[in-house]
Amino acid sequence: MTEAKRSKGTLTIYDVARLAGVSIASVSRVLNGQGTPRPETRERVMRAVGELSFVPDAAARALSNGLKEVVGIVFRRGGEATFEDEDESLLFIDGINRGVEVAAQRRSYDVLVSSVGVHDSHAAARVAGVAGKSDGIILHDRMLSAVGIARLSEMIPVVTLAGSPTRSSINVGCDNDAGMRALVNHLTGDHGYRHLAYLAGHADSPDNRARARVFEAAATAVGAQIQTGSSWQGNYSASGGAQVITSLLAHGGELPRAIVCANDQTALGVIHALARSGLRVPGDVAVTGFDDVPVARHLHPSLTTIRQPIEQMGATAFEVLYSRIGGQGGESNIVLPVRLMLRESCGCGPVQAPSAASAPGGGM
Amino acid sequence: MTEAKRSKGTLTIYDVARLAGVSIASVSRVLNGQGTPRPETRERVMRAVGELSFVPDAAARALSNGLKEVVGIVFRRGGEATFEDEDESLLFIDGINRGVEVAAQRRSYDVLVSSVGVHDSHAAARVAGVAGKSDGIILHDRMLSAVGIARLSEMIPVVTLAGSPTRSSINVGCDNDAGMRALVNHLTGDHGYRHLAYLAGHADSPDNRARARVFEAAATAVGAQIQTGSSWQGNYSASGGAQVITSLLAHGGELPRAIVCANDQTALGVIHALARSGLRVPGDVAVTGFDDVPVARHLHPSLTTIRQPIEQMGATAFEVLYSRIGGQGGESNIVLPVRLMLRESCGCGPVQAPSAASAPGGGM
DNA sequence: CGCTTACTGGTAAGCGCTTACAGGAAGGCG
DNA sequence: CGCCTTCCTGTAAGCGCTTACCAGTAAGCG
Repeated sequence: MTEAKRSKGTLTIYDVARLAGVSIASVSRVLNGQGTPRPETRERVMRAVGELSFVPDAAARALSNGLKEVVGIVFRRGGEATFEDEDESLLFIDGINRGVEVAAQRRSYDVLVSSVGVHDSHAAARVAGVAGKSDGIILHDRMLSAVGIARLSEMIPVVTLAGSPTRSSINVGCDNDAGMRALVNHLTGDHGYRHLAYLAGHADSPDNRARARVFEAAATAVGAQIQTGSSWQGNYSASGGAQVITSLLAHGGELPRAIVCANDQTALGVIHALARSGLRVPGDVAVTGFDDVPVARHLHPSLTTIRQPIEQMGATAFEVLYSRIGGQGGESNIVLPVRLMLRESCGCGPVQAPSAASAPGGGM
Repeated sequence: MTEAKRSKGTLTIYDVARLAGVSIASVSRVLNGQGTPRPETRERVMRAVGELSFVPDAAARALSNGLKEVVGIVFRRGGEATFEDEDESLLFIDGINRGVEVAAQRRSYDVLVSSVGVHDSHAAARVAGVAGKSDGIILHDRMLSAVGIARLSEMIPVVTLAGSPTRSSINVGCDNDAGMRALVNHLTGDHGYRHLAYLAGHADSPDNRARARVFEAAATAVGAQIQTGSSWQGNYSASGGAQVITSLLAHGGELPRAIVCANDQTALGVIHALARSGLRVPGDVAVTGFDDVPVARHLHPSLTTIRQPIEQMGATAFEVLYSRIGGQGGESNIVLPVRLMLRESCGCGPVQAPSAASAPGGGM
């Protein structure tokens, strides 16, 4: 280890100072825009820096001023092997991460990304490792238990996504209530469906719980029948959704007129399973999703869903984390607005998608 | 800044040592598994660490032993606005990044991710910033000029993806030659197409140049006619591919029997543009891609393409970087094998895709 | 022309951790 | 029973950078 460092001719601020003929303090000041160096001093330092292509060591800087300018972000990935099945959930997560990253750049922060295998029990250790390397940390859904989050957030600012705020951590989520309510009202009101079901996501996901709750409330409020119970338990994945439908059909159950899925990926599996059984969507059964991942509009039929402002959620997560790192308080539960995207799978006529839908990129 | 640190009751190794009643050296040794501490000592330290939920500061550690255990990875993202059109290229990049990340985890490294806007002229500065925070850096295609890479790699180990190695940097790429050769042979041999064109990617991309070169060589070797020239210049994007076709048709040019695209995304645009003009694929024109991004198999028609081992490229990039960080030399140009994926768009009958193609996740 | 004021630049003290080195305790052997 | 190993632990010296504090110099003023 040590030899690795030595072998590189580690360039330090001393080298720059010597070459420029000034003290290390001056070099540091020029580099950080502190104080008011004489123009000539600044000039000489800059030249020396350029000549050596000196890049200050971030570790030393961090140690010295207590700021790493790094935020960590941790999420769960599916099993190693199932890349195909992961497409969608990754898109969602990567979209958020991109939002974080872009926002971070504006503050000259960088993003340390770490994932945890779906069955990896070392989640807490991994999170701790990332925490040690960052000034603050963003946790995707279902990364840590509430107490785990609470403990962590005593050491370092924490923002959760699609979770719930604790006393010391902040949460950023989307307006599940409004979205689900609008969706159910559309299905029951505009289409007149009287018989619905909610195909759930992970039982321990706060997003899922919120959606389930509002679904029930909204549907019963207008007197629609709903199917519930463990046979409608999915897991946010396409295969989970397909499995529910398959087993339901196998047991001769009667399907509702509309199936509201916990997320787009589930809807994808459901549509696939229905097609395999010769059922038409939306003719026989209407299906809806949640998230509006990019492919949703390219499916056949195109998917009616709730659009979450994916990148903006990431950007917001970073911003609240940033101000928390800066020592400021603020709102601890941030809810971003969603938008009902009406497409074909609910029974609406062919597409009035937003303008961008005709872009070449959509040509599948 | 300083107050931010102070405000948190920054927990140090001294606190742990005091609570455990040992010296900081012992704490450090226990935490890093150095030396042979007495079982009782280890025990007390561990208990203290647990009680305080102490997490050592990575910056201090890095400064002290010259190892940050972080690798940087930098890529270009498209403009802020065009999220839709980006899907595919992001999938490709994110796939590689995921590979890097998973491999990194096995060595308890983390990954610092940074993107640069497509027209951002501060690319070099951004890369330098990341470099200061990492032990080594991975650059995606077209991030830095050859001299930029050369200069950077004197300061820190560098691995490029789909580029070309310099004296001091390593490159990881895929076997463009074998892939393109197999593809052209299939089109000319198995299908008997005599008239082909290559729709290029970015002119300055080494991958693109390699593919173009082999395409020409392989096609002329079997006596096929090829169309070339600036009218076949795309830019790796769907819209770029669509534009080429549109303008070609507008100028009344005659299309070749088969169009070999520089990547899948381009092929996607091409298929779309052809469809808009009432031309059938593969009936009138065969179209092929390169990369095998996940959606390729879900297009209509499904896309014949060359599969790159996406995640494995990322993992390999990390591994070579890692051993370089450890001071070891090694191969400087690593070429990973590719595989020809025959699907419908080249004229092959409906799908003999690999087994996984029937998984529910594929149900679009 | 001497003194105050205003700056600029240098010196040195850490930031939290690792590790070389040395001191001390315990065990083995003559 | 004393001396030499052998282990374990503690002390202290940095790692490269920031910054408080102070000294030195130039400019401003009476």
